[in-house]
Amino acid sequence: MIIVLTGPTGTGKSELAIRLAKKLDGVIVNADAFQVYEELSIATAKPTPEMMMEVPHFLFDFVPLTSSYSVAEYQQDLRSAIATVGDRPIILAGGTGLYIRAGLFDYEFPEEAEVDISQYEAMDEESLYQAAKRLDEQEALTIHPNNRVRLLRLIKMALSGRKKSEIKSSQEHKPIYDCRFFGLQMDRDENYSRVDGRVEKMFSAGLLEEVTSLVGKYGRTPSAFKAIGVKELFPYFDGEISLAQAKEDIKKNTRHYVKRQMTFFRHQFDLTWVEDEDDILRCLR
RNA sequence: GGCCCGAUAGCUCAGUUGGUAGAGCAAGGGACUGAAAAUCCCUGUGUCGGCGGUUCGAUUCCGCCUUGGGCCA
Repeated sequence: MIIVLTGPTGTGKSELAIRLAKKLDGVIVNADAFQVYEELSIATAKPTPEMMMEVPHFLFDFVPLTSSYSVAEYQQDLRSAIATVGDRPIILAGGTGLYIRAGLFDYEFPEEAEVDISQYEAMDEESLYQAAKRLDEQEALTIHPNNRVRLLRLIKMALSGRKKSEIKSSQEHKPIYDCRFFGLQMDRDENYSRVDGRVEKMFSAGLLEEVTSLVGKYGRTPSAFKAIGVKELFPYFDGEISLAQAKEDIKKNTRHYVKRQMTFFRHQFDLTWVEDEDDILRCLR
């Protein structure tokens, strides 16, 4: 059985997952898009090595920082991990809703052909949208014309030979595993003030030193550096804003993220909202 | 004590030649199938500091008051 434990950032999922895993003799599998990377630890609020020793943790801290990783690879990795774990209860803990859905539901990511989409990337909004409609109208109509990222994705898939709309319509949009979905609930104001506190803690734990050192090693290009807590420091490094401002930006972007996560959870999952591990245990009985 | 400049949305401010007002940010809502901590969309009623006066009508003009800042004594 897979127990999904999600919820907005800063609510204490990692700690709760450990307590729950101990009570169930289960293991923890990561469902966070950034905690998969090596080295970036303070910025992603990764569980500490001590925490990871308490119960088995999977899919944390294993992707080289400079690689690009995506939901398709995560789906494979998660499914392998599930197979490896066998019969022990799995607590799938993390806040990346898309990764949870793609891993557990019948999403399909076919092998990609090598296609050059640079001519599409150069298009203005209107031409890009029209081009997308020509290639896969059904899917294009579900995307806002300004959303270039998703339009380009649609185009790439259509040119690779599998229209996204075709893939979607062949799916049942249901989990392929025995799953229970839980969301860690918290009052929005309290969530926000915990986020503020967590950002302060990250700084006193050495966030600035961590990021400075990693940027020294790898430059600024790794896509993992889009992480909140990293990207906001770049303008500070360039002397454009103060450190205090960068810190405020991190808090603000984290709040925005919490809000987006909540929208996703509310509409993309049928979650049971809980406040602690005992609520979950009660639901499982 | 005198003079000058402010007081408008949670914040910073714009504006109304008199017909009760709008930007950015914040905040809220939403979309989401290979960047997802990403990308994108939608949402602006607020005693226009207070009390009077002029006016058909005042946030706008006038007076007084309160309050913040500056300058002069």
